[in-house]
Amino acid sequence: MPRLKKRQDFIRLSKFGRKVGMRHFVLQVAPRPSGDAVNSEPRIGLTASRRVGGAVQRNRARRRLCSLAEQVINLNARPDQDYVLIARSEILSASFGQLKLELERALDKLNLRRRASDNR
RNA sequence: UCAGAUAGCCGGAUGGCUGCCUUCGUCCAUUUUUGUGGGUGGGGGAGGAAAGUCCGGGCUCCACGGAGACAUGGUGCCGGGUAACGCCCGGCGGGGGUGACCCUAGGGAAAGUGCCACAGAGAGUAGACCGCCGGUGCGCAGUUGCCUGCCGGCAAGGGUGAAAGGGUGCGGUAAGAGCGCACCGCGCCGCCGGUAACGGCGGUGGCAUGGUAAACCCCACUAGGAGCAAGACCAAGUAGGAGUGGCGCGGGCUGAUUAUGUCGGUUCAGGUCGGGUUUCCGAGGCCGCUACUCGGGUCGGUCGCGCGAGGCGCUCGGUGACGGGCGUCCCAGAUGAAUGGCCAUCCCCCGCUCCGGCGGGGACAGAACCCGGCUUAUAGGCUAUCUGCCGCC
RNA sequence: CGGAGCGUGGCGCAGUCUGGUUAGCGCACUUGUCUGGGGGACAAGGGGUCGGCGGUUCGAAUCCGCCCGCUCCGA
Repeated sequence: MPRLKKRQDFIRLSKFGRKVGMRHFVLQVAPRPSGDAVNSEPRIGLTASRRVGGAVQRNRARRRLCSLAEQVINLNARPDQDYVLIARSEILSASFGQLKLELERALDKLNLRRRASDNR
């Protein structure tokens, strides 16, 4: 699962991407620019700002998002898109199953679930 | 028992499935090798504070002749420990507590300067408001008196203040005062104990020396500056520049030397401006080298980067901090930044309870070059030693 | 990660060091007057744990130490 690492990428997602806010996080999605190499996997970026809490809380929020993306986006989302997950402070008190359901609902809202025709 | 004091320690445990970082091995593909990609197996993977960045070092670069001085900053009872420290240990002085014990920036104020508001008579070469005492004048009363003025003495009492120029008591005196005496405090001298800070004893002085140095300052000791985003290298790529300073300037012949190079000698020629009778001197330009500054580009990778003032155990020396010896172990290394997610059992805490259980929760907090400290945050628990007024057995 | 700087009424700032003893200025706020009313002007007034805790001192916004928050800079 490739990660987004450049500041440029995050700015592009927040400027031109589609956005859906949930109770525990915010999901941003944008199609991959044509210049970049086209992989078969979706690319993920993670953000946990200081609004989430101290270093321990930010680290934990980022790890849970990472695990979440691995289990939901990597398997069920369209692979030709870039995704950014932004943590909110409520993520620390939620259960993992709850978060999984919420992320699937967010993908449905943006109509990005991997269709049967893609899922060979 | 209860209450408390000190010192030290722990910081949930075990297992399963599945991920991430790193390291070692192995297999396959590719490759001239280093390597790159994929698979597979083993090892390791946050803290006592990793935090704040308040001190001290290592390391790196810059500056600098050695050394010293000045300025500025820091530290500040004594002795010891340490690589070093503003840290630690032991002791001393002062303060607090019934006690175990705790707190303590604690050099110098007779080297000098400054400050001490308001209040108050007087705030640092003391002072005289009320007052006390003596003398004297006037008045009243009429004789141990009262009122008031003047002259002189005094600092005990009142009052002001944070602080009033030793304290308490006795003597003394017109009233008083270290004026005298005793004790305490203070200064000086001597002796004794102690490495020392300091303590004890004796003598003596007769009060002189208010506070403030986290005010300037003096004394002693101690510090060059910046920081791993330090610094070094590789790849890619832009400009191939601008300014300032310094040095040198072309050709021929000849000598030295292994030398196309370098050095010495000699000769000829020369363009712009100014000076000069000439040799020539000065300035400017061009070119080359060099130093600094500015401008431009990159913002990828590798190293630095973890065997260390290292951890653990035993032992010896020391009251202790700590030091010596022996044995043993290798124990995080990320860079949009790994150390995770889920489940089960046990442990602890809270709530409910039909006493079978059920539900919720797990302190403070996350390495980023590395060590030694300090400070701050921290649920709950464990161990050892010691103390006690009141209370209970 | 490292290095600097700043916290004073509602807002923006002085005062802080050399030099300790009164917390001040502008805008805003309240009341009153001028105006038929508004705006504006004038006059009066209220409002500050000086970021927090501790220490030095007779006395701390100021001096010293430790915390908290914010801002800026560094390949």
